[in-house]
Amino acid sequence: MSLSHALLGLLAIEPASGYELSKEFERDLGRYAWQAGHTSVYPELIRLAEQGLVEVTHEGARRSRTYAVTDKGREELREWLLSPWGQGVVRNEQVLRLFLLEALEPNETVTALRGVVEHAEGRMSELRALREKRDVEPPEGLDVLGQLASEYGLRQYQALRDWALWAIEHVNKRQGSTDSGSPRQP
Amino acid sequence: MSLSHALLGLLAIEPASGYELSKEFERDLGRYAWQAGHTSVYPELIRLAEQGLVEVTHEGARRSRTYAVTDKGREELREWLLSPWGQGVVRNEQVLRLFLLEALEPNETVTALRGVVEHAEGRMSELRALREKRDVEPPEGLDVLGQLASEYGLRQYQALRDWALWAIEHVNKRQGSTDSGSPRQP
DNA sequence: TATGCCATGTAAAAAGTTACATGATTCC
DNA sequence: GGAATCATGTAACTTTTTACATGGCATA
Repeated sequence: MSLSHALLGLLAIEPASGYELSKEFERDLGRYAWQAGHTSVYPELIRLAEQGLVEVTHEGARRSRTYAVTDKGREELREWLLSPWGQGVVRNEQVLRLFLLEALEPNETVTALRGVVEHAEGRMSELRALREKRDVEPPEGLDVLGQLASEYGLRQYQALRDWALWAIEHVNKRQGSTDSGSPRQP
Repeated sequence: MSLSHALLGLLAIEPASGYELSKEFERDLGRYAWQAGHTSVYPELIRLAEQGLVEVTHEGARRSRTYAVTDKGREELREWLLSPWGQGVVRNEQVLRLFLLEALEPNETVTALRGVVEHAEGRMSELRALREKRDVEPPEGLDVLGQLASEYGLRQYQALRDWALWAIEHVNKRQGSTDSGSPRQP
């Protein structure tokens, strides 16, 4: 199960509470890599602790418990990270939508693809803004993902936008000019 | 649930049997967008048929049943495809690994990133070869995904490769030269 | 006639989601 | 004192995976 590895990885980067880990799964990590709700995280932390892969290192205010990986956990994580690239779990609802867009009428496909372009560009400027802000106030807490993740996201959305633009051309070409909009705005 | 939409979408592109649909979930679709085993597909087709979203249009050899979307199913699909871009399910084991690479020692991180570059380049040439082959013998069967998907995949892997190269530089820079390999091979 | 792929399923177990629940601390 | 957020959990339900099972057709 990848949730356990995600937890081991996050805790290896920095010890954290279940609450903090859950937040991380809603931010960058959840957006690009792996989602998990707090109702999965807490029981899983308990299981990992039972297996000796993590341990509680600190109990703080509001009953909070800070976990850290043990040596055994770090070894397990290392093996997983260095294991050869197999097929792994892939599940992405938005990419699924992209792939099925062809089931629509061609002009609706193009409309949807234009939506993709806009969405991607919106996310790109968000990420750029975030990166600039990061240069001013350096990261804190469980934000170690920030630099690699935001760069990855930026390039990801760039590729998505370019692909969508290409796909619009492709669909139009295949179709003659059944297109609803104006062809190429200079 | 996205599995139902995936099935509606595939069947809207072209009627198919559960077997053919399952194969598609193991190819392009499973690699980039959504995985599903045949043990999920068959029961789901039955549920969709009960709801009147798909129907059996043909029974062929070896007890095979060809399904097609109904008008109701097509409408359901259309609504889903044209609905606004929300957060959707995201789960990608390999991307998760990328994000957690920092938990390794810096030189191991770089080693792993070099593996990513190689993997991405390998997949890219596979996809290019496939695309050239496609130009000779045109697609057949449930391969309508082929053109958009292979282009998407290509750009995806290109972005991944470029990101990994950038990340190697980034990690090295942050680290001084604790790197194990030779820096920049011309 | 045996091997391999086509083609479909069931049942149990594991994983993940949704709904519900509750106490602690801070900030207004 | 009340609202918001921190922080953790349980239980029921849904979805997915794993293991098992079986018959049909082609071809060597």
